[in-house]
Amino acid sequence: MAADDAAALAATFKAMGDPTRLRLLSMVAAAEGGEACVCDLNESLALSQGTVSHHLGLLVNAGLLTRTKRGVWSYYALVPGALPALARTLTV
Amino acid sequence: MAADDAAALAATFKAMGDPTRLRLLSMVAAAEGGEACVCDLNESLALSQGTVSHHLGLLVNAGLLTRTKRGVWSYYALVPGALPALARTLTV
DNA sequence: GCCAGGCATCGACGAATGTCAATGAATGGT
DNA sequence: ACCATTCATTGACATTCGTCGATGCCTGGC
Repeated sequence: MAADDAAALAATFKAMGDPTRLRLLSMVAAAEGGEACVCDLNESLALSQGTVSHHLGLLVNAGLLTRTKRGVWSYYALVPGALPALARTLTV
Repeated sequence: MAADDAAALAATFKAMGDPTRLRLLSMVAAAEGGEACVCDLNESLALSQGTVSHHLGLLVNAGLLTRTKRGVWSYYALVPGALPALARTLTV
């Protein structure tokens, strides 16, 4: 594996290497309509609102979530195909 | 996803969230016989021997590699089924 | 126009991480 | 018996990370 590919792939895995972010991904995936707002996610996590927003920002930056702002609320959803593509890199 | 499951899964992903460790996994997987010794791995990585050994120890601790000592050499090999099991967690 | 609510951002702090040089432990050859 | 080789471990250091509190920015309603 080339150094560049390793760095890019490692960035994605690093984004998933945190329990809070894995739970956020799981909650977004399980949400009705495939999207959830921070107000819902924040209640279930015993973390400050700023911290949850920070983690969600990292997941968006890693290409795993999308952020859609409607009115006052921000809705997060899975990037279609991102997780399957990641799974494919593990089953060469 | 429960907090405990998230913590366990995150530990595995965190172990893969480093370019050096991804390259080590790749090199071990591509090695003939499915195993490689530190002396081989060390040459291709422009890192000190101690650092490579440290990363390999982390991968063993994460349940991704096994370590077999034969004579003076330590041979590392993939844990059978570990990566496919990880891939399965991504394609629920 | 003002105010309340939902989020993102900033500054700060302790904890964890990646790296190296140096040392230690074990093995094989001379 | 001695030495060279292979690898793990230790101590140290700079950097990054996760978290919080506080603040700032929009949006929608009064």
